[in-house]
Amino acid sequence: MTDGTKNNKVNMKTLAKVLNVSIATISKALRDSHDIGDETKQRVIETARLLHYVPNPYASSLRKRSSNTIAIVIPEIADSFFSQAINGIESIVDQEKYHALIYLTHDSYEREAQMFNDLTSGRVDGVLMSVASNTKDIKHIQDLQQMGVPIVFFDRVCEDIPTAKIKTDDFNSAYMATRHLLEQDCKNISLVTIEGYPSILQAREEGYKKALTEQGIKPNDNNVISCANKYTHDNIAFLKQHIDTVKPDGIIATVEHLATTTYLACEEMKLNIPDDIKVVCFTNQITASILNPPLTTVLQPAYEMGRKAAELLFRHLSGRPIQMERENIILPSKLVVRASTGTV
Amino acid sequence: MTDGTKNNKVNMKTLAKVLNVSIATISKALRDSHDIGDETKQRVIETARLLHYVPNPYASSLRKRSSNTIAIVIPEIADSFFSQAINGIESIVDQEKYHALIYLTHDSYEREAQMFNDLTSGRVDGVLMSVASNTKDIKHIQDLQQMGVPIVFFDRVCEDIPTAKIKTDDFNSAYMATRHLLEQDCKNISLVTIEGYPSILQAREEGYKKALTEQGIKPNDNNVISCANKYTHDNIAFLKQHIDTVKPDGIIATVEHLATTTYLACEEMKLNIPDDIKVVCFTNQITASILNPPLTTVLQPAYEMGRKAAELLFRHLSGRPIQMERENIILPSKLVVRASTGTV
DNA sequence: TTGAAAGCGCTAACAG
DNA sequence: CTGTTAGCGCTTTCAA
Repeated sequence: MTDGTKNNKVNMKTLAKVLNVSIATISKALRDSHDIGDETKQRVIETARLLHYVPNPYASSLRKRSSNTIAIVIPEIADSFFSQAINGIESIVDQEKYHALIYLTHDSYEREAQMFNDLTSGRVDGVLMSVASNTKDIKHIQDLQQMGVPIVFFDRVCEDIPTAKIKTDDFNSAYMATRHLLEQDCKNISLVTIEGYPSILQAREEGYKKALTEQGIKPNDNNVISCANKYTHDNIAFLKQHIDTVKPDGIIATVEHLATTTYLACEEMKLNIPDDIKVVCFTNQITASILNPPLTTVLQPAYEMGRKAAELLFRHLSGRPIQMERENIILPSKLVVRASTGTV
Repeated sequence: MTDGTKNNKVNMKTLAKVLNVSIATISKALRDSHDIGDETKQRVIETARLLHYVPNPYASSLRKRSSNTIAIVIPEIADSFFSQAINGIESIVDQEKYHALIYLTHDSYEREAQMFNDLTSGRVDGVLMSVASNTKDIKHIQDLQQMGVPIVFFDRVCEDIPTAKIKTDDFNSAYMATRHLLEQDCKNISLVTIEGYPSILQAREEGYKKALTEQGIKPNDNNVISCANKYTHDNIAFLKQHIDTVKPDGIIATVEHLATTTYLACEEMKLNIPDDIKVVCFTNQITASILNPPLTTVLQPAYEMGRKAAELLFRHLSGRPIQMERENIILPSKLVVRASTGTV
C-alpha cells in the first residue's frame, strides 16, 4: 500500500496554526459567520483552498447532530421504476449538497425493520422510502419518526404513518387499463399480481374490479392470480397453468417483470397477442415500444415521484412543518396504448 | 412535528450510569473485548438491548478514523447493467455490515472530480467505481488513492491506476458478435457507439475491427457512428441518416439504450430485422427475448462483477495488500443468439 | 471582531 | 478485570 497515509490530513487546527488565528475563527470564517472580518475571512478561505482543506463530515455531524445525509430505502433496484425514481431523488440530493445512503430491503419486512433500527442512531437526517410488500407491523417506522427523523413515502406508501406521501393513481390507472381491455372486447380479464401484496397492488385490484362491476361483470377470484415476485421458470409455468384453466382473453400484469413472464407464457402456449389474448402491463421499461408486439403499458411518473418526494423531505428538513393535506400528492400515470391490446 | 425529539437518546453514558460501571467498560463489553468479565458483559448487552441502545456511528467514525461505509460512483443508474451490478455490490455490503453511499456522475468528469474531492474528507473507507466516459485527467482518483482510500474499478476501469479491476471481455465479446454477424452473411457491418468513448467501447471497437480484418474486410471509418448517450428522437434521426447513407446489413449497438434507438430507426425506415439488417446489442435487459424480433445480445455478468468488485474492496479494507496480477479480473460476457440476427 | 473552553459520543492507552 | 484520561475534528456559547 502506498504510504502517504492519512497523516497529512489538514484540518482546522492546521489552518489555525498557519494563519496564526484560533480554530474558532477558522470555523466561523468558513461558515461565513457575520462576526468575522472580511479580510480574515478571505485569508482563511484562500489558504483553505491552497491546502486542500476538506472538512471532516463526521466531526461536524457529531457536533451538530445532523449528518447531511439521507437514506433511500427501497425493495429492489433492478427495476426501471426504482432506478428512474432514484435518478429523480439524486437530482435534488445533489442540489442540496446532501449524500444518499442506499438500502435494499429485498421486499422483506425483517430486513426493513433491522435497517430502521440502525437508522435510529442518527446516521441520517431523513428517509425516503417505498415499503416492503409484507410489512404489516409498522412500529419500526413509527419509532424512527418519533425520534424526529422525517420520513417521506413514495410509490409504496404506508397509509398509517402521518407524513408526506407521493403516490401515483393506482386505482384509477388500473381502472383505465381494465376499461381499455373491455373496450377492446375482452370478456374474461385476469389480473396477474404478486404475493405479499403491497397496498398499491390492492388499489390496482380494486380499480380492476370497479371497471368490471361497472360493466355488469362480476369479479371472479379465479381471475386473480398471485405469482412469486421474481422472474423464473416456475412463474411462467404457474401462469401458463392459470391461462390454461381460466382461459382469459385479457391480462393485466401489475408489476414490471411480469411483462416478460406473460409474453413468454403466451408464446409457449402458442397464443397470439393480441388476437388470442390482450396484454397490458404496469412498467416503465423503455423497450415496451419494440416488444413483439409493442406492449400497452401503464407508465408511472417515476422520475417526478422521486424528485417530488425528495423535495418534500428537504422542505421538512429545513424546518417547515408537514401539511398533510397539501403533501399527500398523487402524480398521474399514463396509459400508453400499443399493439398488445389490439389497437395498432 | 411530534415532540419526542432526540433528547431521549440513550448513549454509553446512560448505560454506564444505569449499570454503575464506567463508560470504558460499556464500550469494551459491547465490542466483546477480552478483558471484560463474562458476567458484566452479559449485563451490559442485556440492558443495551432493553434500552434500545444503538451506537452513534459518527462518534465512532470520528474516533476510529474509519466509517464502515463505502461509495459507489457510477455514471448512471437507469441502466440494467448498473442496477444489476449494484445488486451484486449490495449483497456484499450488507453481509459486511457496511453502508453504501451512491453517487451518479451522469458521465461527467467535472462531477466525478468534485465528488472525489469530497471523498477526500474521510467520508468513506473505500470506493467502487465505473469511470465517466470523458474522464481523461485522473488526478482526482490518484489523490484519493494516495490518501490511503482503496478504490476498485468495475466495468469502466481506469487502466492507469494501479488497483484491482473487474472487467468483462469487451474486446472478445465484440469480436464474437462481429464474427456471428459475418457468419450470418453480413457484408457491411456498422458499429453504433456513443460520444465520449470510455475505454471499454474502444475495446469493443477493436474487437469488431479484428473480426473484420480477419475476414479480409478492411474496417471503414464510415461504418462507425457515435450517437449521443441518450435515448432521443434526434438520435434516431441521426442513426437513420447513417443507415440511409452507409446501408449496413448488420449493426452492433454497443450500449443498452441503443437497442431501442436501433429498432425504432429500422421500423421507421421499413427495414425488416433480420432480413434487411441484422442487429446485436450489448445489453442486460431482460426483455431482449420478447422484442420484435427477439434481440441477439451480449450479456454481461453484471451482478457477478458488482459482487466481485465489492469482495475485492473488502479484502483490501481488511488489510490484505493488492495483488495486481490476481486482481485484474475478467468475467466473460455471453453472446445470446436470437432472431434479430437471423437464426431462429 | 476574535479567542478560550466545553463538549458531541465514542475508543484506546495506560493505571490500578 | 475495571476505571481514568485524553483526545478524534468540529461548533458554539461566552468572555475579552
